[in-house]
Amino acid sequence: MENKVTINDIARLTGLSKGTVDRVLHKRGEVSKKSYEKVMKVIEELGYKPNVFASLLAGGKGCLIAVVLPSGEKGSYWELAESGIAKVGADVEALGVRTQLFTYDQYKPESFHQTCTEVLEAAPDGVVLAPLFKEETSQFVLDLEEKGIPYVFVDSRLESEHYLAYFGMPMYQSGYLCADQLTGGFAIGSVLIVRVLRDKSRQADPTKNRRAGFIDYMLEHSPECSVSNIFIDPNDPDGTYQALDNYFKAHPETRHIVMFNSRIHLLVPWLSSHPVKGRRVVGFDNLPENVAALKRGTVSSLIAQRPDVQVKRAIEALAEAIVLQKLPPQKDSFMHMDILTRYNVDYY
Amino acid sequence: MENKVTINDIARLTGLSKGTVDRVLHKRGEVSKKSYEKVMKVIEELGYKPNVFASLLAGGKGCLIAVVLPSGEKGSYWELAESGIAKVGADVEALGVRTQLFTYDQYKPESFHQTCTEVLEAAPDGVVLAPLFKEETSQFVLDLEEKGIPYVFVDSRLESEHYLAYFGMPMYQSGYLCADQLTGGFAIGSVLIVRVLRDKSRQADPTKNRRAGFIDYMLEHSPECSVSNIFIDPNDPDGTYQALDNYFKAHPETRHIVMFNSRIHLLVPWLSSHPVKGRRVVGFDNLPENVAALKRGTVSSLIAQRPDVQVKRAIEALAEAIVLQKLPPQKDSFMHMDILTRYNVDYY
DNA sequence: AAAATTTCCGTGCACGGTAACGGGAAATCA
DNA sequence: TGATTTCCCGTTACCGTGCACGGAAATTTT
Repeated sequence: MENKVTINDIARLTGLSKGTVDRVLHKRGEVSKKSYEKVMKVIEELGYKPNVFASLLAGGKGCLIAVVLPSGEKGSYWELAESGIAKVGADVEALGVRTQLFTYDQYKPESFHQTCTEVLEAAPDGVVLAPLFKEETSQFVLDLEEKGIPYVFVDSRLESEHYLAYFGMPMYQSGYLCADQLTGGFAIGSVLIVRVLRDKSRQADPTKNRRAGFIDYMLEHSPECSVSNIFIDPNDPDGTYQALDNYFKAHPETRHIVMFNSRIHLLVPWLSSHPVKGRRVVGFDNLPENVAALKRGTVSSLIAQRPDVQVKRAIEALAEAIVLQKLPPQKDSFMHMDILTRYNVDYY
Repeated sequence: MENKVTINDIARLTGLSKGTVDRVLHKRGEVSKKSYEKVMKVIEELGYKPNVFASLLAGGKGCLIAVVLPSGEKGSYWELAESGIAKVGADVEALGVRTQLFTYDQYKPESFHQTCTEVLEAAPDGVVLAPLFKEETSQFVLDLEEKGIPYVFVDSRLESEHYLAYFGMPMYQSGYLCADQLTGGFAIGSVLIVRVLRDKSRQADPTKNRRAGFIDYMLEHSPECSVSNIFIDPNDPDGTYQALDNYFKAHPETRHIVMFNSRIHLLVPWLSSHPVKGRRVVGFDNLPENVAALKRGTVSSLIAQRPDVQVKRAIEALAEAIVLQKLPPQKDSFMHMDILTRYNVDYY
């Protein structure tokens, strides 16, 4: 079609055989320096691009992409991310891409380490990685680079590495947007932030920047607003409800509530049994339970980043890079913040 | 890899040759009824799927997808849609898919008709179609069906046809959502709808349902709200500003403004020179000018459907259907309503 | 019954690339 | 100088399909 130049053309023009050309294309040696350069020159001039079909047909192997995620419990954020693997387009699957999931315990750095060695043993052609532990990830990434395995970050990323691309949400801005959704742009008097207790694992609080963005918005738009925090234990519903009761007994004037992680659904039973007119409740991520609460009106709006789509797009970008040698246009601009309300969530 | 069964296997099992098998696969006759059935039976049993690579390699032709859109002026909605063609993934392009754009004058049914005949002459393997004229589209679609050319609707669709898929926005619900964005969920006193004058062309008002959804929301949530309409001529800026001046002189209490098409940007100069605190302005579609106004704060929020993405996904769905024989999972559920504010538009 | 068609089917090459195999020439060694 | 090794490179057999070509068998025509 468009790309008429084949490996045979190059062979003819260089006076060599296609076997030799193939050897330089795959850098598998046994080629004299002179021949190597001659071939490279012609390839450059003609803009030769290998035919993917022929290559896949002959090679047959296809490629393997490892997806490394925290293990996702039922209904959790990471389960949603996991589901993205099943959603990769038929077109990239047709390109011979297989994909394998590796999970780790998000609270145990050593589990992550263990998983990383498993990944390296599987010798994938590319890795999609949701990193939680900075130090361990740095090491893993070095191993990957050494082996020349490209990798894509999902959800969060390390700053200064040579990753191929990053699919995630800008945390600070998402907090800012969240505040805008909560207030509707008008000044409010007070707001309650509900946070979860964190045991001191080695991972930093992933919602820290989001909270910062929220606070900054409030300072700019509602400087006199009082912002309170309470902490709950995700595994203790009764304690959670108790904490809410206590807070609102002491601060009956507060109405709006926000959570910066995906667990707003933990508050739903309490919210349902304590309805307040004009209360706005804003959370993050389109977990099934969150969406259900949104539809019922218990939650006002969700800021979603669709981890499933992120994983899907990460795999696709990686596949294009590996199979087609097409680099993604930008490294970091694949970031979404979608506003969900009960009126558009059905079409999401 | 996974699909080990080849055309040769079938040939061997049926005692025929691969030439014959190929003939039944492509229905090009010259096969006895007995052989035909024998082959079909084995194909069924083994679940034979042709190897896309080999097929593309041997056939070479690839496929042609025609994209039929209204011609888009600079900065218009349809120009945005057009840009989606350039955004189709490298993976589907690698599948040998070429794409050709056909445009028509959105105000002239005969122009559409003319374009349709051109499309038929080009003999594409699939058609992406943004239909505006109901009658002419019905006829065109019949022609396509007769030739067995699959087609996908974009932006709007005909109700009862055998289209492969539809990518668009649910109009009624978008109006409903729009009202929710405008009011923030609270009752308001009055709102101004700005509409464009329509010459009596054969196409119906495409925003009619959207307006209906808006009105219904207002009736339910702000029953006492007064809703006014004014009409402007898109080609007459001064007249537009004059109309706005007149209206607001007579109704100084009205603050919020909404438009149901993509032309909210027409009001921007007037809005900028007549700032009102607490005024909410809501429009549709992420045209560059609209987005710019959103960033400056002149427009409060936009409901966007990303026509470019719709076209892109339509092409991809069609390509998968043609090349890989994979039907899209659902016909109609590819509909988006994205809420854009100045705080998330940068990451859109 | 022989000739002329028609129907049906097998053979073989092409598509572009991969990789094993083997061999000629140069370099090293005996 | 002859034998052996090393370095390069050409040859060749695929990968799974598409399709043109030609021929055998079945059918019709004279």
